[in-house]
Amino acid sequence: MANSAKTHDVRQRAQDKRPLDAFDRKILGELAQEAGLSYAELGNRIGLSAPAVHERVKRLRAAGRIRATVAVLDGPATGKPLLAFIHVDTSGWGGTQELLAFSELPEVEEIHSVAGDTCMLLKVRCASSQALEGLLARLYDLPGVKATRSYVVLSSYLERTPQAGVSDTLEQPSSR
Amino acid sequence: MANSAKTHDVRQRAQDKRPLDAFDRKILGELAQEAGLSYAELGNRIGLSAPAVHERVKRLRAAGRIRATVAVLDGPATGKPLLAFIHVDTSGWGGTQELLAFSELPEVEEIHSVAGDTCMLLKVRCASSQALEGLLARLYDLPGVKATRSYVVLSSYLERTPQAGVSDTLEQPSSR
DNA sequence: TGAAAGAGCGAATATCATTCGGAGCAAACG
DNA sequence: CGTTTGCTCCGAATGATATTCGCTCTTTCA
Repeated sequence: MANSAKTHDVRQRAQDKRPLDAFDRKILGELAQEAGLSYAELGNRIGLSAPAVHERVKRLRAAGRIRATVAVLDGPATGKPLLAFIHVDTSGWGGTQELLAFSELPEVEEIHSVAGDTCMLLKVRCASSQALEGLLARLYDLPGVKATRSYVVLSSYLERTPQAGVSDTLEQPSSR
Repeated sequence: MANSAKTHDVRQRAQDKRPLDAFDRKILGELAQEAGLSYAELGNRIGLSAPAVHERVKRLRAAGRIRATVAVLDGPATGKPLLAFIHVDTSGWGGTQELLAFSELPEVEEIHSVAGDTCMLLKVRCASSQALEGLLARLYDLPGVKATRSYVVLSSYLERTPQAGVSDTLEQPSSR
């Protein structure tokens, strides 16, 4: 009963759908900060009724704009006080795919391939410097891994998930 | 009526409290993956009753082990398809504190000070390469910013919040 | 050995999510 | 220019779930 539109069923995919109106942005902004708000509360923060908000949230979910709602754990308080970024240089293209196996480790939070003077970039959080050393050792076990550079985080001033807002002033040519 | 323990009120701070038993780890593991589970469901996944789980979650929250529960937004689907890491080199110590003002920008997701061949490390997500350029321009406006190196993410293979688990095998000396 | 604190459970209650029917509104259509 | 269609909102009703309460069991410490 949901997909009642039989006008061709063009399958409007997440990206090319409606471009997010002001209400949606406000909803995303609030939920990115604090999911677990009641729909009623969320409703009168942005000026809508509870069912309306519920409908929109359900849509945002289905469209993939909200990927998940998760509990954000504290690294130190859960036994992993050491945060680090690791740049991995590989010779040729080998080793790139083998790196994905590291997704299994709970210490590894991010794996990106990047453009720049390095190939892959990892974000890891581990229990101790010994654990970090062990992780690096495993990295060098991979074929094709030529070098790594580690950036150990001394202090995190800001750490959050993607935000809803967009600064339009950044698109301006230049203010100087 | 909550803080009824008047035995010195030693203020057991988040870190030095009880060291997380197996139930707590399982709870954190599930919630880091999917908050918004019902306590009943969460309960029989880990083998506890709903009120017991509720009690524990409340405690984990209060202890700061769960920092927040948030909706994870999709970058591209919310208008910011370009992810990048920026290394910032500053001359002297200046510019380090001024960088914190960038927390205001919704494009900036992380700001760390790191040990290594650079000073500060930013994770940013923006709408376009023009927006990234504008952001870099603002960085160079800061006094003391000497150089930046940007690593534009081509593909993200893994991106998640801190996980509950700890690999004990990493602490071993070396398997080779 | 006994008292006290802590943590679990089942049942009861309060809160909230979710559904339903109807109304307002805009764009497409005759 | 009027009508139709589709969309999204709202208020009320329903069902599910969070939260509380009283009790029991186990452990700890005197």
